[in-house]
Amino acid sequence: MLKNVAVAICQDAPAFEIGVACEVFGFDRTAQGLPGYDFAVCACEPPPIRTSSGFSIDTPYGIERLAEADLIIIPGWHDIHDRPPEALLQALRDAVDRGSRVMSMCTGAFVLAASGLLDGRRATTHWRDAETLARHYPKITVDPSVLYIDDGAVLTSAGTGSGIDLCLHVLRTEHGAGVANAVARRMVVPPHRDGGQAQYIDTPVTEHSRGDDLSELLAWARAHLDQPLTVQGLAARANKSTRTFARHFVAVTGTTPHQWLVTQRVEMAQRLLEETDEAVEVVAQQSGFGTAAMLRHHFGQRRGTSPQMYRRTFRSGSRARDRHRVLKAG
DNA sequence: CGAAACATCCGCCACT
DNA sequence: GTAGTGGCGGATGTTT
Repeated sequence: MLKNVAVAICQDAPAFEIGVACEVFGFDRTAQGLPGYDFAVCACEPPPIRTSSGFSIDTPYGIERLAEADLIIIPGWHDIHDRPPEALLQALRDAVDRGSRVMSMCTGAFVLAASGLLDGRRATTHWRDAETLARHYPKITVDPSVLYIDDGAVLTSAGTGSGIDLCLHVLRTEHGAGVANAVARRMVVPPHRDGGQAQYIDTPVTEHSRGDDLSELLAWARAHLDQPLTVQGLAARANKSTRTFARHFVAVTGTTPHQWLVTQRVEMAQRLLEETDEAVEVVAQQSGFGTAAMLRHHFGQRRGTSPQMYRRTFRSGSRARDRHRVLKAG
């Protein structure tokens, strides 16, 4: 259970990435029934810590505070050729040894890499630095094409913005989509981008912006997920050939039509598992997978558990949270 | 589980 | 010449 979150910073720390961590984990939303964390920004060099934007951060927490954390966040690293302090690397290894998790945003992956924690794992970083990471650390399987990678104890994310996605992903795995979406709503960011989504989106336009025909089509498709939908059918609806439709689709959303559909269906199934007591078979029907076997396959692939197991752990987690809420209220 | 049938995706390229 | 379109074929992934 995630309770204690620490952000490890050194000189020339990136302001925005620190801000993302503060906003997601350091902002008290317990009044809204959302989980709260013991949160600290920890100076791993003598404070004040200068940010890359010129202002300084003074924090009462030092590197020793990392020993308490269930999750340590590395918000970036000022110079990818500069080796981080050994004490920080050791603190990260200790964290993973005691069953805690560590995550990086952007170039923070180089800190995790230097600690050896990424050896033999899959990882990502900003596309600009991916090649350098792969060259310096050949034991890491670097995937520069995704927003973030969850490798269990070690999580990495790409550029600045994907750090938000990874933080929300952590909330999602920890407390379910309901909590992650509620936090996303409060931050006014899109609810969820799947880790596998491309870093590069040619048209910097989100799904919901403008009244272009695609956003309308996506809304329609989302409303009809329980029915069998084909890429051809969607293309026909948009009055385009499959080829042109698919091309536009990728340019706007960053995913292919079919992948997008599966993502939507998994998210719908997840909601149904959280919010209803319908049998897995029924959930599969309603989310458009047709059969339970199909749902298990895609759910497992994208969430790393079975639907049944997900519901069980989510339920027990939210019951614990409800109890917590009652105690706080009383 | 694996094999066979089927759909999707993507580079290539001719065409408007 | 530039920009967008869409058919084709085979690699890849999905469904049965």
